Amino acid sequence: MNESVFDFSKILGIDFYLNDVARVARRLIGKIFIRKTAGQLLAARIVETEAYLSGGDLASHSGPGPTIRNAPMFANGGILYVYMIYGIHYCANIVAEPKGKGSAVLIRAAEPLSGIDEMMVNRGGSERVDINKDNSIKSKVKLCSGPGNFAKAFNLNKSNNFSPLSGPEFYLLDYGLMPDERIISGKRIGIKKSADLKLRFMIEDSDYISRPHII
DNA sequence: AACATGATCAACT
DNA sequence: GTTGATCATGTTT
Repeated sequence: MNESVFDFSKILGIDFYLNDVARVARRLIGKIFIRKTAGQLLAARIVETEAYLSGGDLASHSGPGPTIRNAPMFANGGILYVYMIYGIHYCANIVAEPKGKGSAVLIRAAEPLSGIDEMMVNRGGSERVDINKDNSIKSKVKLCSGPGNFAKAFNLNKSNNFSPLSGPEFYLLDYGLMPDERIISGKRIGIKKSADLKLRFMIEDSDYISRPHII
C-alpha cells in the first residue's frame, strides 16, 4: 500500500476534536492515523482508545491543573500530547475539547496499514514483533497494539508534543466503520484511581486490541 | 513512592 | 496456551 491509496480530503476538521472527550474517544475508533515524513508514510487504523477527562477523573494527568508536563492537554484540541511512562515507554494522546479544559484521548491500539517495514524497524526488529528469522513478516497484529507499542511503531516522543493533527506531518482520516463493526466500552487499563469509569472504547472482537474487554 | 507499560520467565492447565 | 511475578527505568509529587 502506498501514499496514493489514502484520500487526504477525508481529514478530520478541528471541530471534530472540540467536543466532549468521551465522545471524541469513541468517534476516533476506525479513524486512520498517518505520519508523513520525507520519503516515508506510516498509517494505522485506530481500534482502541481511552478518554481522560477534564474534571472529576483522578486518573487524568490534567487533575492537578496545568503543569509543564500536561500543558498540551490544556491547549486547544486537535494536537498531540506525548509523555513518558515508567521511564521506558511513550504514550501518545490526542487532545480534545477547547483550550483550557484539559482532556485527551490515549491511543491504545491500531491496525497497521502502511509503512509496516518501517514500523518493524522502529519497534526494534526482533522476533518480539512477529518477524521471521529471515526478517520477513510473520504477523502485523501486535505491531501497534498497546499504547507504548503504538508510540514506538510511529517513532513518537516528547518532541511531537503540540504537533497538529491537521498536517503537514500528522493527519487523521475518516473512512468510517465497516457495516459489521461495533464499538464497545469498558474500564480503562492499568489505572487505580477512578478505575470504574467506562472510558475505554474499542472495536468488538478486533484482532488488534491490546487487552481483553473489562466491563 | 507512584506511574495511562511491555517483555520475559516460571509454573501452571 | 495462559497466568502471575518481576524487572527495566525517567519524571513527577
